[in-house]
Amino acid sequence: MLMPTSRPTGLHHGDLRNALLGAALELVAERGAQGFTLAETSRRAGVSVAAPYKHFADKDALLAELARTGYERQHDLFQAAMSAESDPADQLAAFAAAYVAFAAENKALFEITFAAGLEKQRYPALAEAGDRVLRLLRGPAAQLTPEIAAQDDLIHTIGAAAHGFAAFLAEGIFGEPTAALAATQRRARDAARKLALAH
Amino acid sequence: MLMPTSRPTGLHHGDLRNALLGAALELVAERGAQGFTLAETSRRAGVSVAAPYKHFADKDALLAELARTGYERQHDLFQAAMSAESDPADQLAAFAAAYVAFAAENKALFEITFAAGLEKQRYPALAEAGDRVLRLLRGPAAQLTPEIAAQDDLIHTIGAAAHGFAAFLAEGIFGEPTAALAATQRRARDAARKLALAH
DNA sequence: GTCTATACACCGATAGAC
DNA sequence: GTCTATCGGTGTATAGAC
Repeated sequence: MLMPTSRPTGLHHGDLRNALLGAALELVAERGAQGFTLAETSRRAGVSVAAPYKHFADKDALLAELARTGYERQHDLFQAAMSAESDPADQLAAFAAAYVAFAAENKALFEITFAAGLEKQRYPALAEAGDRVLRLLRGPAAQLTPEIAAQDDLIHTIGAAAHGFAAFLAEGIFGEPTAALAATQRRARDAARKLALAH
Repeated sequence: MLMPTSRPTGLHHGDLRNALLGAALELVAERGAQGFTLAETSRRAGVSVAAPYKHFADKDALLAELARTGYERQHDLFQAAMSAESDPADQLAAFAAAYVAFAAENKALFEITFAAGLEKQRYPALAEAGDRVLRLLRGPAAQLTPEIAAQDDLIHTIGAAAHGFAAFLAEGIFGEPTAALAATQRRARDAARKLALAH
């Protein structure tokens, strides 16, 4: 039977929204968060510069959505890593190691979630997703110390230490990131355990 | 005797180079490193957009010079903070606290030194200034452990922890930076001491 | 939902006058 | 050493056709 091989009503496939998110992530991976532009993203997705505005309010909205998925991925990865341990200090150590791995293996998402400079108050879903990640540390912290203030202190300390290792690794201070990943994870794990036990 | 009150040979005073550096720093403080432009910097310094090119090869060269002075300031501040302590673990703790203070009190410089995304190999003086800061930790580390590898490990661990606290503070994760500075310094100091003693 | 076309603004960098 | 003038490029966002 006769069938048009394609309907040129639009030049694009079914899910431009996701295609744009993917192209944007690639772009950030290549040029950094600051090199991200909607125009170049459109080009890479094979559409006009006007098309994205049917899916995102503006440039920042696309970036915020990317950051939100980044936090969700973090949440799932960290939760999985922590659930493999039973001792609370080991759980915090597993979190630190997983945080470092995320930074090395998802450099673009790591950069967006932390350093995209977007106003989280404008994107409640984003703020909530970020809080959810930090809340993962509450359980182990509560097992290690009864007072809320001390728990917050421990959570912040573990988070900061993990972030420091991740940032140094991503920045190349420890050498080529993929090569230095394992050693950096070991260090982060050790540091987190020491900080947890000496609370 | 007759003397012209000023020679309008150029519309600017004696030290445009420094005026440009100051204006650029202000601009970064207001709009972030990614909001820095040479054109706006020129406007703030009261000169044409062409003038800066007599003092800096290009946009990145100005930024690199700013980063270099940032590392120098860090070096002096950290050295002073550490010299006030005699115990090596206390020196490392003092470093961490001073690093946090630098981030809070020189947000623009902190951002430029760490996240400006400039290729340090293109600016040897910049790379050297950065290394000099890290080298400050060598002395105390050597007093705490004899093996070079363990010293490196300790230096990196202390540096990462300090950076994590500083980054979280600057990012507003602990609340308003100036308000949270003292508490964050306390935490960073504690964490550094624990990590140093449990090496 | 996507395109074409466009308005508008800004930037980096250079040429040539003084 | 600074200015004026300018080129070439890129970006955000919108209007209106289909």
